[in-house]
Amino acid sequence: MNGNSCGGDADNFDWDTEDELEIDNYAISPCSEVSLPHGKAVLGSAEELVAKAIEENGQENSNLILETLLQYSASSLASSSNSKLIYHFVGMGFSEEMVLKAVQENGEGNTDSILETLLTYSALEKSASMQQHADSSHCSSDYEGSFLDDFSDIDSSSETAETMNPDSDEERKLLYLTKMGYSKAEASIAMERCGPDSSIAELTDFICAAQMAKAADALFPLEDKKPFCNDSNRKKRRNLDYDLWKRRKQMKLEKRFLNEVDDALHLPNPMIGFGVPTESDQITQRTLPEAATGPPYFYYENVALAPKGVWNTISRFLYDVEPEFVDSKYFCAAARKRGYIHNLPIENRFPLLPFPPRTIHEAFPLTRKWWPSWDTRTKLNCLQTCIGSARLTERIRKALERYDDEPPLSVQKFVLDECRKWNLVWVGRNKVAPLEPDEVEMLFGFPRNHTRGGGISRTDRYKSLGNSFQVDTVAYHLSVLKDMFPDGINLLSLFSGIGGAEVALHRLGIPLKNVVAVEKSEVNRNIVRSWWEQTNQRGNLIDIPDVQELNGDRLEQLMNRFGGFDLVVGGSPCNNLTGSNRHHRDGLEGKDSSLFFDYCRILDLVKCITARNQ
DNA sequence: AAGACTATGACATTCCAT
DNA sequence: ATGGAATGTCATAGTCTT
Repeated sequence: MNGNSCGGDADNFDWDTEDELEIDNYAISPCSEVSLPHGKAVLGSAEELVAKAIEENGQENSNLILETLLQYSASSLASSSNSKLIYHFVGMGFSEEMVLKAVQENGEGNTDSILETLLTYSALEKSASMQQHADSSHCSSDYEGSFLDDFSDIDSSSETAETMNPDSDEERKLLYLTKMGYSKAEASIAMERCGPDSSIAELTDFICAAQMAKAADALFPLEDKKPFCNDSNRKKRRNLDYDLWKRRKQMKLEKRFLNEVDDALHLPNPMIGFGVPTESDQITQRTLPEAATGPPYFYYENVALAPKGVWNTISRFLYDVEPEFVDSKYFCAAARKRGYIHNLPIENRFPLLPFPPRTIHEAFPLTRKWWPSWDTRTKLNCLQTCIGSARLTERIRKALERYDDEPPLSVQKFVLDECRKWNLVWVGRNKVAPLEPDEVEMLFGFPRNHTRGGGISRTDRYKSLGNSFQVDTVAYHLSVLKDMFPDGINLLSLFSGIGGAEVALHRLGIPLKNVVAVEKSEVNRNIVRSWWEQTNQRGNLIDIPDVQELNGDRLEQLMNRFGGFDLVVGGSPCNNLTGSNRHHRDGLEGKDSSLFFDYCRILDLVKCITARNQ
């Protein structure tokens, strides 16, 4: 990467095609047998690209949206030859005729301007057809009809655009929008929501986004949850995927409409969820929403301190179950603030024994000798995927060596800040050090050397551990299963990592009958496989590298073989949610964290198949 | 080529004095 | 209540070393 790539030089950015793939998953892949995209279905996919771009950039910035679309186009073209050019654009939903014309105008080389031309064409076409529509009948179309449904308080009575006197800026815009073919009601709403200073581009963006959300509704009206469980054909499953996509879209829009008033969720203090073994405050009763009740039981985990609104979204997708926020500092010597959404009973939980060490001194007795009195830490902070550098510990040593006795407060503060930031412990006079991987294993409740050997680098050990569950915490929540499943359970473990859930269940003494573990990293799969063999498990361990592989067919096949899953566990990637990520803290829509929606998809499927088989 | 190493903020929440 | 300071965060990208 060149050194001056900061600022607006986005052209050098290596655009990943993930986003496009993601759209495919929601819109196209369910009917992936189709060899050539035709007609309406494909038109939808072009709209979805636009919707996706709007989602990424916000409706306010039409330039950015266009840029994103160009990037999509560029990235998907990157590896294709010119002969695929036409196919590519036809695949995006433009008519062949239109594409040929655009290619002719711009030349084959310039895909950016081809796309731009195409977008112009279709915008013109769209506004022409909408004009027709507006002229004929106003409220009969699905688009407008349902669009208005949400704003029935808006006066949509008279069509006064022609007689209006465009004195004010506002009236001028209104007139302009109605001339473009939008209804007066749509235009008024958009202007109200986007504010008085909004540009025409922003206003049209807004209206388009609202229309698309409604279009999805019109295409796939909400069915009862049950019907698509009745038969398992592809069409139904496709609806499920669409449903999911649509729900996401609506969430986004709703959020905008409600002006982000959904901050009702705040983290509890102390962060003990429904209760921890060491504190007296306990909640033993809760009522789950009906849609949330099992089978199967499910257990979802992610970072507590996610960007605003993320936990509301997660909760809503998981049947409106209230998250349980727990800090693992109540279970071990390191903090770990996490949110858990599950439908498990919360009575009669019990902890793993023996209790793990709960202070730094208990966990690392040898450090006590060197621990200065002015370092008052008793718990470590959250263990992450990276460790403090040798240069830092050297700086600390040099800063301290200059003083025979206690260093001045300013030096103490510097040292303490760094120790807290990097979880350093005292291993000698003036000498601090990061934790060793096996020390992290111990703090997290894994067996010693769980991640060691077998071709795993030290860096990878830290990384895998840093992304894992704290076993004692999770085991406490899962402990209620022990009496329910004395003969063992069938577990579906998504994003299983180094097997935190499996280890927790094993340590609880719950036999593992069949475990399907989905984990992308080969290193992690090896760790779990190796643990499985070392602990002489009697059951079957099936590992799957990619969540995408777990479609309805595969699930059905697996579930028929085992008789269904009793528990679905998953902690989806947090790297786009955590504050430690300086680069891509994109929220739930981020490249990795959006895999949360795969958790939902798969859980929904398991629920449906389970219900049908009963 | 793989692994080790290092520098790199932003942001939400909590704390605390006013 | 409120505003500013303090605190803390399942990370990434570039570079160096082996």
